[in-house]
Amino acid sequence: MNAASNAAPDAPGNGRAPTIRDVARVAGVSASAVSKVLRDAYGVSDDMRAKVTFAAQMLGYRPKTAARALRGRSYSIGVLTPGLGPFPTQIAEEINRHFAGSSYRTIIAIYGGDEHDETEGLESMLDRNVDGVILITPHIAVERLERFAASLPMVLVSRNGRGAHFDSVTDDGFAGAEAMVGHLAGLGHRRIAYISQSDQGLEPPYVLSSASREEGYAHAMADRGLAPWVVRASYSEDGGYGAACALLDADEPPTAIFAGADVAAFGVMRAAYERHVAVPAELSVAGYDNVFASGLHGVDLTTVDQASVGMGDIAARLLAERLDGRTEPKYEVVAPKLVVRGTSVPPRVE
Amino acid sequence: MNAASNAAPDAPGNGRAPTIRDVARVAGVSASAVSKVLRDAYGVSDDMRAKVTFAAQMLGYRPKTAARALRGRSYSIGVLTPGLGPFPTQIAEEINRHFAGSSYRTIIAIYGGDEHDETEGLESMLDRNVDGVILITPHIAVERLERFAASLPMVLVSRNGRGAHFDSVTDDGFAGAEAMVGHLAGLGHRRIAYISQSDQGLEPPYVLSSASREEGYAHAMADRGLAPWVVRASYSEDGGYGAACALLDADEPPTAIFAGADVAAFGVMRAAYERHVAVPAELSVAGYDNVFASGLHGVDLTTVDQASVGMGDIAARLLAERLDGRTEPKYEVVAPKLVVRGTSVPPRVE
DNA sequence: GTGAAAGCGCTAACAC
DNA sequence: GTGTTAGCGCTTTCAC
Repeated sequence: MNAASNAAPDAPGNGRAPTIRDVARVAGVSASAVSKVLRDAYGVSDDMRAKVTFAAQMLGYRPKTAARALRGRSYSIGVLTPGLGPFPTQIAEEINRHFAGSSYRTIIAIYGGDEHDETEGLESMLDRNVDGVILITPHIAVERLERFAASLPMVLVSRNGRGAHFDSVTDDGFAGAEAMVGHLAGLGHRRIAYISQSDQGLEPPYVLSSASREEGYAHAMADRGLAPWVVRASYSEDGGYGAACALLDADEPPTAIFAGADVAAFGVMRAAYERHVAVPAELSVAGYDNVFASGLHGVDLTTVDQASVGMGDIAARLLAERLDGRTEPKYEVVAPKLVVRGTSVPPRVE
Repeated sequence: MNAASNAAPDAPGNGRAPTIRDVARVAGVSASAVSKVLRDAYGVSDDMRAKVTFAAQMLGYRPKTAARALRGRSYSIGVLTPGLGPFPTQIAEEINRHFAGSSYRTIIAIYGGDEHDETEGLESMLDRNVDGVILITPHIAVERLERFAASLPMVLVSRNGRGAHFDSVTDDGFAGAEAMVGHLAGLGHRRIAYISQSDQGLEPPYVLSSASREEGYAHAMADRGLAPWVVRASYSEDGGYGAACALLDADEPPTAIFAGADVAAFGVMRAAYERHVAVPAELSVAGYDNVFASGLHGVDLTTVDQASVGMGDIAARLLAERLDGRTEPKYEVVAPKLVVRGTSVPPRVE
């Protein structure tokens, strides 16, 4: 038989799950002693530890999180994400991996898109007594975040601006977009359009990293004496498709389209294909995020990589530090890097 | 100002969060009365309901899940997934959407790959008192699943075999693979290789849907008098790449490669590209799952669609029924459908 | 170093 | 219909 060896026996024995009192009875000690051993609290003899550990093992005892949470910690950390797209998914997996070996468990909840929904998500994590929370691309106003963070360890991912009570980790969207414009302009493009997400209504400097990309684009264009050309769309395949259609129908269409997210760039490519505009010969396309699909042969999208630098690892480390008692805020900015692939080439001479 | 309107006021007032007793005091009633109103329990007057609702609203009261869980339900349902790949992600999002309007909250935990790790994940959900659990492609032995399911509403996704205490929803992997072989053979292919995942060690009929794909392939090949040609690899881009390399190095390489997962098919395409084997002219490629990237222009992979039929919705509905008291097991099998795209064409005449 | 007692916030009997 | 009481399983003073 190939049954996996596992410490706790399968059978709960009688009916209900064993409690700390059952362990205490078997070990011949008090319940509070068991509690102390289980939490590595100070002041237990080696003998006591051995007896309790043995009894717990024998009974297949597992502490109830709900009961612990009522007095102490829940040993759960919450990850809030607006969805399970490629970027948040990578972050979440890194966080999960980081805490996997610890006594904390990671629970992921999907909430977002707007402040109201995300606030509900955050409160629902609080209801569940999480010991800390990591928010991916949060749209919540900074004052409200500060209020929550005052009593709950919190780390933000992909949002700019230094917090008083929370930590942040974000990529330098401004620099990433600048680098892409530099690349495209260096190839000789002058009509470089940018597809941006609709305004999030967040007050500077606490904008999402994706918003600072637009600033980087505008700045880089102005630097080179080029006219910025921004069109707004949601960051989805359809959003990119619609924006590209509008762009390509212009009298003088752009020679390069830079989408603020890879997934929107995919829509751009579909629009170009349908209109018989050859990519990259007639139109260069670039994205941002370097999602898995972008690297696929056949897609081969020029983009900016922010995820692979391990923002999830950093976020997890920051939260772990807070769980250990740190209270001064930290703000970490990681450098994105340009990934030049096949969809960007010099424009055709006109 | 554009602050979102939200029911509960922001400020907790004084220090700690309001409890049911605070609400009771403000409303001028007893704590148990408040509890009843909050849970829509039987036997409360309209007047009482109004007073309590008002007081709760005013105080921004939110029930503590930990405390509720200690006595009754936790209003949390757990989703266990081996990772956040395209398929489980879609399932999880559907489940999340399904419960979003209810009083239940969905929490996702990543565990898996082997029985030991997944069992730990399942127990950790139990520790957290979830009211029900949905397991995506679980590798846990059926006896153990039954034992857990005896006291916890449980739904399995993508695993074959009817349970006594749990529900299942799975696609008909056998039929899906058969259909693909039919398509490929219909085009004229005779040397059709199949890339399968390593054996999971699960006892029939309780195998993962992906395992029944291999049976479907073998059956369909035999039906047509063709020799099955199976190579094992992990379902990843690298796994598919390695398997394809071995296949393409054969004296008489296959004219079509059918990978049991799209992501492996991507690796096949990379291997073909590196060896200057033209797809589809010299090699047809097919996958299974119809993930987002497969539909991208530039990838255009022929595949089998199982996810879009809403297995997540079905799983959520099944769990909701159990939460409402159903105990007879249900087993739902959804029909996969062939998606013919650009990577499959007739073989070159030899 | 160890145990007894109180209580976290809520729900579930049971009286009234 | 409403309030009182007890207690879920654990942690935490505080005696000893």
